[in-house]
Order: sequence, then structure tokens, then C-alpha cells
Amino acid sequence: MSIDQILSQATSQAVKALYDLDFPAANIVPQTTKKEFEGNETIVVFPFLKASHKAPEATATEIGEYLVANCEAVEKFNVIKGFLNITIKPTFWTGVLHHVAETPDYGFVPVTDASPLVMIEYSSPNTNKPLHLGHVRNNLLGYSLSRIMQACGNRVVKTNIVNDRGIHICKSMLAWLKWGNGATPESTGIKGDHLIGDFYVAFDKHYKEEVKQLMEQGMSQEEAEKASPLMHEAREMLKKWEDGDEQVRSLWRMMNEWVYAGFDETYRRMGVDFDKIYYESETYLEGKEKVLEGLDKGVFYRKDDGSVWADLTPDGLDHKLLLRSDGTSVYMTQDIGTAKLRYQDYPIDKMIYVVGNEQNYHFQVLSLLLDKLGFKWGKDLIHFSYGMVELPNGKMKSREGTVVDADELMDEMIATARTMSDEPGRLQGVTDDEKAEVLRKVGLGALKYFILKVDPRKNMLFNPQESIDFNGNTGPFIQYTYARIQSLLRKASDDLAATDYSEVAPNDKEISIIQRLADFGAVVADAGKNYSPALIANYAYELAKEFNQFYHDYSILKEDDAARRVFRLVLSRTVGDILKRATSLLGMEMPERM
RNA sequence: GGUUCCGUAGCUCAGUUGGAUAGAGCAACAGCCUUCUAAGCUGUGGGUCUUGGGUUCGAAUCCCAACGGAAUCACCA
Repeated sequence: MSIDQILSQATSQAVKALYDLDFPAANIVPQTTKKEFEGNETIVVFPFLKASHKAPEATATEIGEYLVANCEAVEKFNVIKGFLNITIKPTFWTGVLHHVAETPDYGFVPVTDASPLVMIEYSSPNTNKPLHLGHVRNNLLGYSLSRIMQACGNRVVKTNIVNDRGIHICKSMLAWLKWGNGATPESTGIKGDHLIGDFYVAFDKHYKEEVKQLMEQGMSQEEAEKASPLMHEAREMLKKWEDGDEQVRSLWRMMNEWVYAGFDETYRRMGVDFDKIYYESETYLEGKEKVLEGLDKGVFYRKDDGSVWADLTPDGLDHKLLLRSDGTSVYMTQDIGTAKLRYQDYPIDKMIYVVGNEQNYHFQVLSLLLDKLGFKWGKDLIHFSYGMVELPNGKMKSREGTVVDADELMDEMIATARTMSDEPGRLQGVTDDEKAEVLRKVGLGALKYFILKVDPRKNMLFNPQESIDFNGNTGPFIQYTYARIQSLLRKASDDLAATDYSEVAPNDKEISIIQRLADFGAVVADAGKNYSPALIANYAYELAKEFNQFYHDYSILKEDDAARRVFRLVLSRTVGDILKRATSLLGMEMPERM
């Protein structure tokens, strides 16, 4: 049982004994005492005043006296206004440290076959261009979330729905046919996804040119866009694709393979993966049946022109189109189809979609529709809605060339890590391979932490000029702290298990670190409940920071008292363990030295 | 215009079932490498928590309104 729980229960008993007040222990949440005051844990007594009929100070004092008399862990207390500051017996904290240090997977809830099954959809790229900064945020959030949900005791299935069909792919294909001269990733040495992206840009360039010329001939922009022969050809191609034209299909397959090879490489570098990949080309027809089923059941209705709609006005929303008058699917229909397939494949208890906040409305509607169609997880599906990544001069626009490419970004991060590590004395005596590995971990760690430390819901700013910092509240700072601890442990010759440190009384700084270590479980649970990797990131930073201060204040290896020395080494090792475990939830890797 | 989200230091951000004097990092300035890793540590300066009401012992946090910003509101995906 944790200290918090002990105090909650004891306080609950105290108010019952003193004031005959039934106050559930679950509603009493002790807080860590602020640094300016003496004590470890603080209980706010204002809620008990009505029952005690006494002033806040008197009430707090009475409860404090009760706790000292009846609660084993409590040493003493002091009262300031309505705040009861409790000091826990120092050796009690040593026991807490021992518990955290000796519990494998402390803070993680074990997963069994009976655990709820959570499916997380993330990434969801289009196959006509390489991944950019926006995808990076999506991928990192999605992957981190999957780790967190797993740590909270869920079976997790990571899934990716690849948008591999549609007009955008045809644009790239058409451009390749027209101006590609048979270029392949092999012949050009360009990564497949980038090659396709280049053709997509080429199409757009020529198309814009065409529109411009048509407008000079007197058309309005709208007319010109409609009349464009290029766009017309692209649409023709899409039609042929849908009709299963073998030439178009084989070209499509070939180019998609190039893109997938490129994506795979990017995913691998980023450290994300998937358990199941769905392709829209295989699912986009599936939703129709489900919609017609809904039509039969009377949850949808048909208009005179044959189109099918859902009336969502009772839910405060609008009417939503589900099938066009020609019977074809729209975006929403496809998502219903994918939901159907997924539910056939897995017994899903909870579905999480990691998709940008520009689609909030879409998912609000999807939730209602899936619920109406009888999916048990439909009503409380989670749209993990994250904010846009903005650049100093506004949003990223692929057409204006202001995108930050994912591959380039990772390269730059690693290059920056290299210049930092070139300082004399750093990473000396390690092989080039090991060094490259450290640089990779640090560069990517910086990127991951930078993205994940901010509240996912908020838009965030990315400044490529200033790039990402490696000092202060950053991933490398946490990695550095970890590397330092490993160095310390390498130098400690003691057998850590041999010396009994249970009688060591920690000082304030040490208690503070132990408190934080013990908090880890609660932090993981909170992160899972709030779907927030940022909580983990901030926790890891605070822990690393506190340890760094501690590290500077004490010469651990030169400590004369053997028990104390072991105590500090165990404390250090445990901080390292927890840092590693916390950052693994962010997809970060810890280097043993840096 | 409807709906949703956001507004905290010069900048980027924490602050989560309402708690004590609102915190970090960056940037600026002043110190600390003969010591377990200086990607570090210590110190200084920096705030009308957008504004105005309300709820109460107590509000950055909850409610209402205004202002400012973002997203969305297609027989596009």
C-alpha cells in the first residue's frame, strides 16, 4: 500500500473517530508538501470543518495528533492555516524505495488474455507524398499512446489505414507517365516515397500552369480548373482504376510498392510499427453494405434522387450524406466499412483514432453512426485529436514548399547531436558504430521529446531555424542523466544486494526523489486515463532534474558509510530504471553513455 | 453565422477530480570543470494567468459574457 493510501485511510478513520464524519478515503488525496514548508505530505482539512465545528487550525491539529498516535508511518506534523503537513518516518521512505527498486515493472499493470482489447489507429498516410512533420506528430503520439495503454493493462492492436487510392495517387501516376522517363527508385537513387512526391509536385506545377493559361484566355478560375485537360486525364485514370483496368492497376501497384518501401524505412527509423495494416483500396467498398443495412433498419433515409442520409438533428448535428445519388461511397462510408472489417478481425473493446483536430466533426458524426449501427464501441470511441504543427510563418503547405520533411528532419537531428558530441572528452574510446548508435538515440530522443512534451490537444510551434534544443527541458537532458547514472553504476564495485540499507534515514532531497519514484504508477495511470504522453514526458523531466541536483550535491562513490553508499546507489539505479521505463513509453531509447 | 478547441514571463511550454507566495526551459546577466560525465549545477532579473462578472473558506483551474486566435460546417479524402 502506498503512503498516500495509508494517509487517506488513516485520515478517514480520524474524522470518523473525532467528528463522527463518514468521509470516504478515496476522496482524501494527500499532496506532496511544498518545498517552503516542513513535511512530506499535506492534507487539506477545510472539507472537515463543517463536521468539526472548529477553526481550521484546531481541526488540523486534532487530526494530526490522531495520526501520530494511530498511524505507524507518521512521525510528526505541523499546521499552517487549514493545511496539515505530515512528516513520514524517514526509514519508512527507505522501505518505499526498496519496494520500487525490487518490483519488476513497477508502475505497469500486467496484461492478460482477459485484458480489454484496445485498437489504436494512427499514421494513416496518403501514398502520393513522403511523410512530413505533421505525420511525425501523429506517429509519435500514436506509438506512445499504444505503449501507455499497454502499460495500463490493455491488450493493444496498432493499426494503420493506408489511403492508397483516389485522385491524388492518379496525379502522381499521370505525371510519372508523362514526364518520368521510366524513373525508378533504383535508377535515380531517390527513396520511393520521395520520388512519387516529386511527381505529385510536378503534376501540380503543370496543372497550375494550365489553369493560368486558360484564365489568360478569359476563363474564370473555377472554369479553368474544370476545363483543365490534365485534371480531366487524372479523373479518367481514376475511373479506369475503379473499373479495374489492368494497365492502370499494375502501374498503381508498382508505384505503391515504391512508396511502401520508403514508408517502411521512415517508420523503422522513427521506431514505430503496426500490428495490422488496412488498405483503403480493399476497404472502401465495404461500408456500402453496412449503410444499406442501416437503411433497412430505418436508422437512415433515402432521398428522391437516391442518395442516402443520416438525420443527426436529434443529436444536435446536421444531416449527413452516406451514399451519393449514383450509389458510390463517401469518406464517412469508408470509415464505417473499415470499422466493420476491424470488428470482424478483432474483438475490440475500445477504439482510438489518432487523427488531427481538423476532423473533430467527422469523428463526432462517426461515433453516432457506429452507435446507431450497433457497434458496441461506437458511442465511446476515442478521437485522439491532436493540434496542428505550425511553423513560424504559419501553417505547412505542401504546395508552397513549406513542409518539413520527416526524413530530412531526422537527419538534421542526428547531425546536431553529432556536433554536440564533438566536444573534447565526450564519447571517447567508443567505436564508430557505437557512437553512431548513440547519436541516433540522442537525435531522435530530442525530436520525440520535443514533440511529445506538449499537450497533444494544443497546436504547437516548430521553429526549424532554431531547431530543437539539446539543453534544458529536452530529451537529451534525460538521456544524459541516465548515462551518468550508468557511469556511476559501472564504477561502483559493491554488490548492491549484499549490504542492508533498510536502517538508512534519507535526507529531504532523497525523500523527495523517492516520493517521485513512487508516483510513477499514478502518473502512468493518469496518462492512460487522459491519453496524454505529455504527462509522462513532464514526469521524466522532473525526475531527471531532481536527480541531477542530487548528483551535484553528494559524492556518492566517496560516501564513507557503507549502508548509505549502497542506499544512494540503489536510489540512483532506481531513478535510472524508472527514467528508462518512462521514456520507453515515449518511444525513446536511453544510451548507456553519451 | 453554428459547433468545437485554445488564450499563463520577451519566446516555447508545465500547472488534471478547485488549495499555501503561479513554475520550468530558452534568451539576458553573474558565478562553478584538479572531484562519480559542464548536454550539467548555483544565483539575479522577468507575471493584471486576455478582460469583466459569478459560485466559496479559497479560482489560472468550475459557470456566464465579451475580446482575440485556430479548426470545421462539400454528392473532397
